[in-house]
Amino acid sequence: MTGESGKGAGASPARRRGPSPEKTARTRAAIVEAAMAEFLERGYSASTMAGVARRAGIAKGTIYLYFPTKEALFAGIVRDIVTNPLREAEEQEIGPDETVADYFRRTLVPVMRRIESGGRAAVARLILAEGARIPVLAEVYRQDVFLPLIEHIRLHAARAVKRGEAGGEILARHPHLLLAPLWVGMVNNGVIAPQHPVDIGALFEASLSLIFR
Amino acid sequence: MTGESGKGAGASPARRRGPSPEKTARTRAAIVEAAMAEFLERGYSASTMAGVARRAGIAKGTIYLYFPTKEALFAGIVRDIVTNPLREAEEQEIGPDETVADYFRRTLVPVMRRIESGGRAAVARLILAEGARIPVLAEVYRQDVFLPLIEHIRLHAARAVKRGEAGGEILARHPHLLLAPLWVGMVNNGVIAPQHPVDIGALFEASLSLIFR
Amino acid sequence: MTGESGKGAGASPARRRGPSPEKTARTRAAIVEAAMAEFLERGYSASTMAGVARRAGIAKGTIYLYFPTKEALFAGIVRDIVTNPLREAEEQEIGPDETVADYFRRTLVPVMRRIESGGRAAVARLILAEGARIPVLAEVYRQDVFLPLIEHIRLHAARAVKRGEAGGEILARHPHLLLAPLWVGMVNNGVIAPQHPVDIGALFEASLSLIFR
Amino acid sequence: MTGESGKGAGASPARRRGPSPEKTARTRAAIVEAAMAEFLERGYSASTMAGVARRAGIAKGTIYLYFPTKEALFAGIVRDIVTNPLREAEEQEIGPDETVADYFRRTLVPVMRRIESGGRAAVARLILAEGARIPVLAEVYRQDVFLPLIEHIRLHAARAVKRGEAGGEILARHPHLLLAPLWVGMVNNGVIAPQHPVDIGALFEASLSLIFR
DNA sequence: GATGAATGAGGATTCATTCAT
DNA sequence: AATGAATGAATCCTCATTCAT
Repeated sequence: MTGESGKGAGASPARRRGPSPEKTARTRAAIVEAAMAEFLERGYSASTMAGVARRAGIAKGTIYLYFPTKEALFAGIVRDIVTNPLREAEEQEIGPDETVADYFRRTLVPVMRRIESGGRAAVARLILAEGARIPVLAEVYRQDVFLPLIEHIRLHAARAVKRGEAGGEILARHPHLLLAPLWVGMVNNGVIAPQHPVDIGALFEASLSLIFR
Repeated sequence: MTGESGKGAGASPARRRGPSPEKTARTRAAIVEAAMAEFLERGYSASTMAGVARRAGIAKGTIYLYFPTKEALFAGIVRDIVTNPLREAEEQEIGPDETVADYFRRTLVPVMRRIESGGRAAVARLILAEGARIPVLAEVYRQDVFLPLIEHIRLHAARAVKRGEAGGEILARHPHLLLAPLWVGMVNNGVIAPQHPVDIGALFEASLSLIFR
Repeated sequence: MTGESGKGAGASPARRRGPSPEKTARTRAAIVEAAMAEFLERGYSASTMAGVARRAGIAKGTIYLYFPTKEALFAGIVRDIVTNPLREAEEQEIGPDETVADYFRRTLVPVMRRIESGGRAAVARLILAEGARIPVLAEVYRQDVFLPLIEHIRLHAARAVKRGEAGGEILARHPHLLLAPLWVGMVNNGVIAPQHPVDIGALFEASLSLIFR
Repeated sequence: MTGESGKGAGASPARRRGPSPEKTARTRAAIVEAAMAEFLERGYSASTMAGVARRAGIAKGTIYLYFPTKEALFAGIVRDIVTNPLREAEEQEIGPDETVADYFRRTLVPVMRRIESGGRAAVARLILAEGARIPVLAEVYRQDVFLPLIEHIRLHAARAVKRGEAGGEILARHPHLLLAPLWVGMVNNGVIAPQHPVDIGALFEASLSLIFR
């Protein structure tokens, strides 16, 4: 609930003194967006309030009208960043005759391929970096992204077992295996060896083939 | 050997005046240990040289006799923690009748099981966190750990192919796959969900079984 | 304009929020004055930003709002002190019937006589002292003071030659000769023998008489 | 009396424990030489005891066996540096039929031409730089170099007056004038415009010609 | 005498935060 | 609500000086 854009959508005809609510909302949005970019690009410590303000095109002091401290700004922003990019994939239904392998291939591969654009690796880095010190960060990520995804995998693994599809057993026991290629890929491409990126999609498909024979 | 003073590894028999070599070795060790703790606990940016000195029970300036900058200290620590354990595994020879799968099982599983003790996961977190902004970090890790390991895997994958062992092909094409369980595990256990740790060793064995049928 | 923030010389009619322009101008002036005193009194290296701030009655950080580095502050101060007084002399026109000797006597002697008040000699000392190590210093002095003055002298020497006034030739060949009394004087009075000051003005006039017979 | 090389030249047959006096003298000389180079090259503040030690090929601590503080080292060294380079010239007798102008031309011009080699400009800079803060510096220079030279000039100017040689009067009144070209030259060539050096010898000769018609 | 590791005060610079306008 | 000048604590790093060996 960080990005709420106003106090009731209805046209409140009672004009208020001072800036309009829309203006305020716009300012807030500018801060959020600027902070997002700043934190993703530089990490928490290396980001400066001045930098955020500059990016947002406002004065330093203004930020403090919306967020009491740098840490509060960070925590607020993170919630916005860490919306589950996989939710869409999770919400897709499996077809009646579709194997679990095919289902994962159909719904997850495209997401994996897109995972690196939009600074997803940067987000991962952010969470890994500050997660231990700013617990809310890891917390949000775990609750909104990680656990649901693991649960999703476990669920369909159970289905595969029930249907007698090969690979169900192992995935049911080790649902993390399905995510493994994603992390090696993000780590490799984002930090360790950006010069020699691996194809996360291909890695994922290879892994999928292995699991489901 | 990046950025350390490194007083010559050879035993120079030239009599030293002043403090004994043991003393300096002890000082150096104290710095390394203190820095390790500090960086692991707080991350790079939030750590201070003063804090390291305090922990080590020495003066601020003393650190600079051993490491020219904070960055060099960081890189030095990372190397110390991360490099050695894997090298040991890589140096083991494969037996004449041993399958590649067995070889990996024999040499790598123990390492994987030990990977989390001694703050290995924490170091990984550090590298991911700061690697993008402190290039020397990712550099050290890439050169000393990552690439050698990938090469090691590729080499034995080729051997598996030559011997007609199943799984060789896919591993030769995607050597990163073998490391994938390690990373999900470290990420999961170290940051995202330390309350629900996965068994990295088991994950790795499962993955190995999948790859080599 | 090297290294100063320079908030736009044009009168931007855009209403300012926050502190008034007068206030900032006053702050800036306080910094300049304090820095001047500090540098003249202690030299560059021995001066501290904290000392300047204390003298100016402001916080350390405030200085950095106006000058990005200690070096820039130094260069800025030097320019302020040194540049203007000679420009005034150079801008004066020579009269149609005025000999070059008279022109120099009329325009330069007063400047020479005033050269020691306002810490001019101290500045010269600063430039000589630090010029070799802080190149921007010598640079500023050379570009803003020295070369223009030499050029000015050369120009009028040429005029003297054309008019057949005695001394033109030698001055055209050695324009530095005209400045020589100034430097002996500053050096003698400022450092070597302040107890036995020489009269720079008199020295200059004597030199002028010699050159122009 | 800074460079004295031992305790009595006679062969004291009583062998002493520890290093020989010659060794000590050599160490001291090495320090002096190194410090000289260091101070001339970098100035006082920018010079470091470590740098001096490195240059001298000894340990930092050793310097303190010979000079109690950095300042003492500086002051000691300066005396060695500031030996009058003109003493030789001053000691030459004027010939019975030689004009004062010729005498100066004969004895001073060669010195002037040599004045820039051997870091003379650097010495001047050193004295100007620190003279105000370390009074002994200017003091030594004044007593050993400056005043004797001025006196020397004044003396011969008086002689020129007595003999009715032109220029005597003005030089008697303004002896500094004779040194003026030297200072402009050193200042110009050493700091302000090393790229456009003036020929100090030529400048001096021109000045001499002017003074003595 | 000689060494060089150790010390710690001190200095330039940054930046989150405040507050008068 | 918005501004941005001002603050000063905090940080990295340097270097004269000491002293155990």
